Amino acid sequence: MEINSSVVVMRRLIEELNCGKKFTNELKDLIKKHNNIMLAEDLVGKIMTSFSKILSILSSGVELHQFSQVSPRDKSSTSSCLTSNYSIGSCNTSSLKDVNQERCSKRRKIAATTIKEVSTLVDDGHVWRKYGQKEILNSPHPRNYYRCTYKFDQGCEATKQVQKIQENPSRFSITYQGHHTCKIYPSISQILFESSTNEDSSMLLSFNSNTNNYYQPYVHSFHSTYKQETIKEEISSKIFYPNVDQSQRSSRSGYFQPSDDGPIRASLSSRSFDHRANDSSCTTNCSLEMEMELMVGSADFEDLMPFDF
DNA sequence: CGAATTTGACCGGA
DNA sequence: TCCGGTCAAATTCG
Repeated sequence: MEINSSVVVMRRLIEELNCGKKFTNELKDLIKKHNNIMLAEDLVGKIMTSFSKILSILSSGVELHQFSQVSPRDKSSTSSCLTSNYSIGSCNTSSLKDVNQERCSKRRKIAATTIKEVSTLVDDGHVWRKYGQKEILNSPHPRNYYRCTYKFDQGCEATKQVQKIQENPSRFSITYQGHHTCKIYPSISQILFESSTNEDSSMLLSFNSNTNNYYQPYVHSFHSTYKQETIKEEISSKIFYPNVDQSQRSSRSGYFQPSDDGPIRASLSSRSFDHRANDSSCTTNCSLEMEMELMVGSADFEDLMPFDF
């Protein structure tokens, strides 16, 4: 098959898979509205995970084909688009004349690359193992190399490189390479992180009160099921605790909706009534929307608490 | 004592 | 031959 047409086929495959992903998400919403079918939701979560993996593999494949069409003299200009301003090594500009040879190379294969700039190094939801540190030419700061802890257990090929930014040593440049294929429960910071890169990922947070006025959040998204304990610790106590008397609250719900460019939109709806008056007619509904900067990496939720009814 | 990190060696592309 | 990504033995940590 001609390389050009294979690229087209790849792109169509990716497009179709994205559609399937969207439809599955819609199906999940439908199930949620009509029945509380936990098993079905779990299944849908698995389907979505599979889609994500397939897309990841196919994306890498398209990149390989695209590179193989580039003449040597064009290589530098093409690769610069993918590697951004930060030098992340020569892997992306490496010759791909022999894919089999590349597979055996110690140099990294071409993979999806994401570069983030953060002010503090905090948990990004994955478990990393440091495997190297190198002094980089013309840079005062060494570069640290991390791989996914589950590389050997589960064959997860995700890696990241962390380096202080020369112009601003208080900040770090983090280069993520490859996608996680390991099966772990991501933390909420990872949920937020992935929201910035998946255009169709939206999540719904539901807060159901029990008799103790304790709100049990539950996250629905194509990422399957998250540890509710994590959600409780990382979101419920920090973001969705408006500055009101808890006795006046009966139920709340909220969602995050990533936008195309930058800030994610968070919405909180609250239905409250006054227990002391014991009068259901006093029930009020209020809702608000807010926009907040996605604080990738730093995830300082204290700064994301503008709720004040 | 097992897991994680450190660090010099090794490897391959440019 | 240089540079940077990875390996793996040694060391440290919990």
